[in-house]
Amino acid sequence: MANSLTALRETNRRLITETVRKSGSLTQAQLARQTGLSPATVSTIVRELRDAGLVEISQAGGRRHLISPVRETGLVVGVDFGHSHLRVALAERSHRVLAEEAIPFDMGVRAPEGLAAAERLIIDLLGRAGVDRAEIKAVGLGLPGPIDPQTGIMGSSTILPGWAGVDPAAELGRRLDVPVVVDNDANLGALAEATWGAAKGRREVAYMKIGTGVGASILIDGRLYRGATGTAGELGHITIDENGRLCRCGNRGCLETLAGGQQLIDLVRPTHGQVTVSRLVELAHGGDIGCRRVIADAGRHLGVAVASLCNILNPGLVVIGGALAEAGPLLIEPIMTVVGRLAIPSAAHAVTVVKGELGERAGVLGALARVQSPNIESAL
Amino acid sequence: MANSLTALRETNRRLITETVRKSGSLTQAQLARQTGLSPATVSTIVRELRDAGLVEISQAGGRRHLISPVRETGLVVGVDFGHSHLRVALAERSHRVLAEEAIPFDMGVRAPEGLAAAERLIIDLLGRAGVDRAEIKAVGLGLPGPIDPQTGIMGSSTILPGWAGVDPAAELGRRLDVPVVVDNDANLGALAEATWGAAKGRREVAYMKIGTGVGASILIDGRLYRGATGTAGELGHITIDENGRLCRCGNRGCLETLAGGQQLIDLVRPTHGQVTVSRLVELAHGGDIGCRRVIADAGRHLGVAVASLCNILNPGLVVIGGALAEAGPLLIEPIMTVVGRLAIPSAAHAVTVVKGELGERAGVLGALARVQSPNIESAL
DNA sequence: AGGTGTACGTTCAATCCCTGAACAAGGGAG
DNA sequence: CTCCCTTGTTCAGGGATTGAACGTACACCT
Repeated sequence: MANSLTALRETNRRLITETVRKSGSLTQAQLARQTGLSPATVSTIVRELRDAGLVEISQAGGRRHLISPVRETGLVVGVDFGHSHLRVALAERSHRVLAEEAIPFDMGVRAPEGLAAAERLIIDLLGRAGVDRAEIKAVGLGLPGPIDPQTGIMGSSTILPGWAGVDPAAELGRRLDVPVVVDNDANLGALAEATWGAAKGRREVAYMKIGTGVGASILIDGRLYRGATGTAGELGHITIDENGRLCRCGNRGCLETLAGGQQLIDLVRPTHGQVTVSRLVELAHGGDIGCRRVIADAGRHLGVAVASLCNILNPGLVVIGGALAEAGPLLIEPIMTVVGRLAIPSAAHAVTVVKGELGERAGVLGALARVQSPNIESAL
Repeated sequence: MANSLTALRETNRRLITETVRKSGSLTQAQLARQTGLSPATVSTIVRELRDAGLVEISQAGGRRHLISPVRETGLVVGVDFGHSHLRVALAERSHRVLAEEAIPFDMGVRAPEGLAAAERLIIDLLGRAGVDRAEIKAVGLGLPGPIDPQTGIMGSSTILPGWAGVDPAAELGRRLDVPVVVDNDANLGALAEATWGAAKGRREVAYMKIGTGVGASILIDGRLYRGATGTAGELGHITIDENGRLCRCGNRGCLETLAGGQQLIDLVRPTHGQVTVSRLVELAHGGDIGCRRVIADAGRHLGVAVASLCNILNPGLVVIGGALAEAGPLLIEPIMTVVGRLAIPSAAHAVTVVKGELGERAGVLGALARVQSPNIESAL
C-alpha cells in the first residue's frame, strides 16, 4: 500500500481486464457502463492496457472500438481421471476444444502408470490435431480423490492406494515440462457447471458427482469452498447407515456404498450381468424395471444426503453430475421427494435439484476452466 | 461508485474507524503504522472524524493525541429465549454488563405472552440497575427457531407453533419503542464465542448448541453463513436414524430426537425422576453411571452429525455450547471418537472439538454483540 | 439524397486524494 | 541543560478520476 492512488488505478485496471476477459469483447462504452467507471477513465486505462499488450483493439464501425482479450497463444490441456475412465481435451486458451478423447481406465493402477497413460493420450491428441508438443502452455488435472491444497499431494491412502503420497501435478509437469494445476474432479465439475452449465451465475450451489463413487463440491458466494484444510465437500463418505456395507474408505454405510455407481453395478450383476453405469442408465431409460428400481433407490439415499446438505448449508441449487445423472428424472425425482420429506421446509423450498448440463465432459471442461481462472476459488 | 476518489477516502475513513474501534485508543502515529497510511493522511482523516463526532481526541503528553472511539451513550439489552428459559442482560454499549437474569420459561406459550415476559424482565432489570427506560437504545433478540432473514418472520410452524408467522422484532420493538434485531439463538451463540470465547479469531468454525433442542451455526471465513435463504445450520434436524423417534419437526430420527436435552431427560425419567439438563449433567459429573451413559450416547449421535459436517465443510474448529456442553469431556470425547471413526481422515485431523467458553450466557452475550456489529454476518 | 439525432471515443481543465518533506513542539536520556 | 527522537501539522507535488466539450461516424427519417 505504498501509494493508495496507484493502488486504486491498479484495481481499476484489473477490473477492466477481468470484465474484458469475461465478456469476450466489448466496446469502451459498454465497459464504462459495466464497470461504473467514467468513459474518460476507461479510455485512458484501455490505452494503457493496449500498450502493455494485455488487450487488443479492433475498429468496429463508427468510432466504436472493440476491446478483446489479447489473443492468447498456445494451447491448454484438460485431463480428467475417473474411477473407470480417463478423458483428455486439447483446447485453445479461449476454451475452444480442438480434440478430445476418453478411454476406459482403471484407477486402481499406481500413479506412474496412470500419468503415463495420460501422457500417451495427450500426445495422441496432439498428433491428431497436428499440433506441436511445445504449443501446450498449461495442463489442468482432475483426480477422484482428496488432494492437500497446500502441498498438492494426494492423501487418504485408503481411497486410492496407488496414488497416496504422490504429487500428481509435479509428476505430470515433469513429464510434459509445463505447469500443471491439480484439483478434485468434483471441484472441477462444479467449476465447469458454474462457468458454462447449469449453475451459471448462481451463488450458493452444491454439486454432486455420482459416477463410480460419489463426490461433491460446494460453491459459496460463487466461489469454490474448500474448508479449513481443503477437503470440504466429501459428501460421498458421510454415513447414511451405520451398519451398512463396508466402504473403500474403511467405514460402513457411506453414501457411496449405497448410491455409488459401483454399488448399482453390483446390485444388477446377478440379473443383468456385468454392465457399466451408462449401460445401466440406458436400460432404465429403456424401461427395465430392475434398473429403474436400483436407480430410484440410489436417488432416495442421495436424497438423505442432500437433505442433510440443505439443512446445513441451505443452497439455492443442487446440480447432479456424473454418469448416473444421465438417468435424469429417474434419479432426481426420488432425490427431491426425500429432500422434501427430510429437510426442514424452508430449506427444502429454497433448493432446486437439477441435472448438470455438461454431462461426462464436466470434469475435463472444468480442468480447462481451472487452468485459466485459478482464482475463482476462495482465497483460503 | 459515483466517484472512485471519494470512495477511496471512504474506505480509508472506515479503515481508521475500525482500527480505533478495535484497539480502543491509540495515537495517530500508531494508527499510521497499523493502517499503512501516511501520517499526513491520518491527520486529516482523524480531524474529519472528530468533526463528524465519530472519535474523541484527548491530549496525552507531548504532542501525542489519544484517539478513542466516541464514548457511546445509552444502554443495550440482550434477550435470549431458550426452550425452557429466558435470559436478559442489560449492558453498556461497550458490552460491560450491568445486570443480568435468567428465569425458567416455557417456549410452548404463544408469542405475545413470551414477549410480554421478556418486557417484564427487562423492566425489572432496569429498576434494579436504577436506569431509566429511555436509556435503552437497542435490543438484540435470540430465538430458538428459524427466522426468515428477509422479513424477520418466524417460520416452520411445526417447531414453535405459538410463534410461527409473527415478527418478534417488530412486536418487541413496538412494546419497548426501540429498534430490535432478531436472530437464531445458535447464530448468536456462535457470534458470542467468535467474539469473546472459544472461537475468537478462528475463520472456519461450526457451533453447536445442545440445550433442550439442537441448533447449529456456521462461520465461514469468520462470518456467519446463512445460506441462500437464511436457514443454514439447522443441524438439529438432519436425519440420523430414518426409523427413529418422531421429532417435533415432523420427521423421524432427527439428531435432536437422539441427542437433544429433552430426549436425555425422557431417558432418565424412569430411574431418576424429572430432572433438568443441568441437573443431569451434575449427576453425571457426580459419577452417576446412568447419566454418564445417556450423555455418552448423545455424544456418539452428535459425533455422527459432526462427522457429516466435517466431511461437508471441513471446519477447523467445532464449538459445543448449550446446557449439555457443561458435561465437558463426558460429551466431547464420544463426539471426537465417532468423528475420528466416521469422518474422512484429513477432515478428522483438521478439526478440534471444544466446549464453548461462555456457557449458558453465550446466547445473551451474542445478542449484545449482534446489536453492536450487525455486519459481522455475510452480506447475503 | 440530405438533414438530424444519437452514440462513441478523446481531450482537457477541474477536483479530489495521498504522500514526502519540512517544521514546530514536547519528552526523555545523558 | 542539551541533544535526539517522536509526534502531529502544513504545504507543495504528483496521481487518478470525472464532467464537459468536441469531433466523428453511423442510423434513421423525410
